[in-house]
Amino acid sequence: MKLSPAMERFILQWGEMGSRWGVSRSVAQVHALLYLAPGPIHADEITDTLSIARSNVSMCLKELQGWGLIELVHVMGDRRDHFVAEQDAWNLMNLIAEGRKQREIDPLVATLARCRDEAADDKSIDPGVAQRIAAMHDFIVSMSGWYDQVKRIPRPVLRKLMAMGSKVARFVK
Amino acid sequence: MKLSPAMERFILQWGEMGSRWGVSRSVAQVHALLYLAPGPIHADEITDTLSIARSNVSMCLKELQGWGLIELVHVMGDRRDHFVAEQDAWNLMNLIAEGRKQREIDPLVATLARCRDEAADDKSIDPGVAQRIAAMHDFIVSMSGWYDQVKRIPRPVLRKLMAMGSKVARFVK
DNA sequence: CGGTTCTTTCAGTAATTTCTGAAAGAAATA
DNA sequence: TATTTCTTTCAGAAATTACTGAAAGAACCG
Repeated sequence: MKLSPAMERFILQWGEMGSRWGVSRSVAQVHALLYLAPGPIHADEITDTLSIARSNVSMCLKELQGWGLIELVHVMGDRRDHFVAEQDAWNLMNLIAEGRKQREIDPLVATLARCRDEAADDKSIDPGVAQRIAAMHDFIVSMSGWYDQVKRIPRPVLRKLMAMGSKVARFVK
Repeated sequence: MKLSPAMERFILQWGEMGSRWGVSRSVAQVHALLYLAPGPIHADEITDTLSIARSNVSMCLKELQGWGLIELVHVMGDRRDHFVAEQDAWNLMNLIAEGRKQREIDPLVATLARCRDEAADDKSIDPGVAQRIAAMHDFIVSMSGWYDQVKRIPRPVLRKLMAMGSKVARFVK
């Protein structure tokens, strides 16, 4: 695919962003390309467009499928696998948030709970230390629970709540 | 400092978490140690406790100061610099969010705006592509603006709002 | 079935990031 | 001012992560 300057800049920036957040640059670039692409594209086209190895494209596609960010589709009369990306930014964010929560936050919470329990049992530990471990655990559990609640709010309602910004504070006294 | 098993586990896990989110493992470990520490500690103590090079500790401390996560303090009768970490998890999250917004989100938005304008001027670009670039830009601007609003809500109010979870949706009709 | 097309795996290489140790710098002390 | 103590810098080493190319695997086709 021929990339216009705007598309190229978008893809490079998306790759850069990914690598700052712990996602490999090429995974993020493949994702950006699929997000922008006007229709389903196949692996060889990604290889040519981004100048990365075919095998690497295969790995990136697999990872993106694992996150639910892209979907494998078939194009009539073409035997090759094609891919399309989730086009809605809000869904995109949810998928990423959900994935990171499951892969990173949930195990973190489990370990923190274990630390907290170990600290509680350990007579030699400073009480303040035990208290801080518990505080961090509780904070993350509370953020995590809040997210679980919020993600169930219907999209239009959420949009309105967001548009209210800090005005939601009015409803608390 | 002698680390109890709970502290050690906490620090290792924190380091692991950091490295998954684009923060170097030792920066995150130093932060965890300072978060747990019952009082101000100096660089040599960090070196000994975490078994990393003195010079590396110096770099990590500098970075953490840059994020506002730790503070340099002095201990009476000791010429060495000592450090303490922000102890409140909520403040911690704000500092991280603020830092990442400034360093990563704001430049991202600037680039996306540029892509959007380039795409708008480019006659040869697919209209759908231009539209998706704009949509992503707008989404991130809107999330970012929401964050700017929310961070101004007083802590106790925010706590109540969070405790309400999805019940905040009631206020929208 | 043999041939063709497309996809995946994986060992090795390349690139990047992180960390170290030596040396210089800075600040206090005598 | 010389000496000691503490901190920082930075070039290179080490470790980690990402990527490639060759080969195997899978699916289809005639």
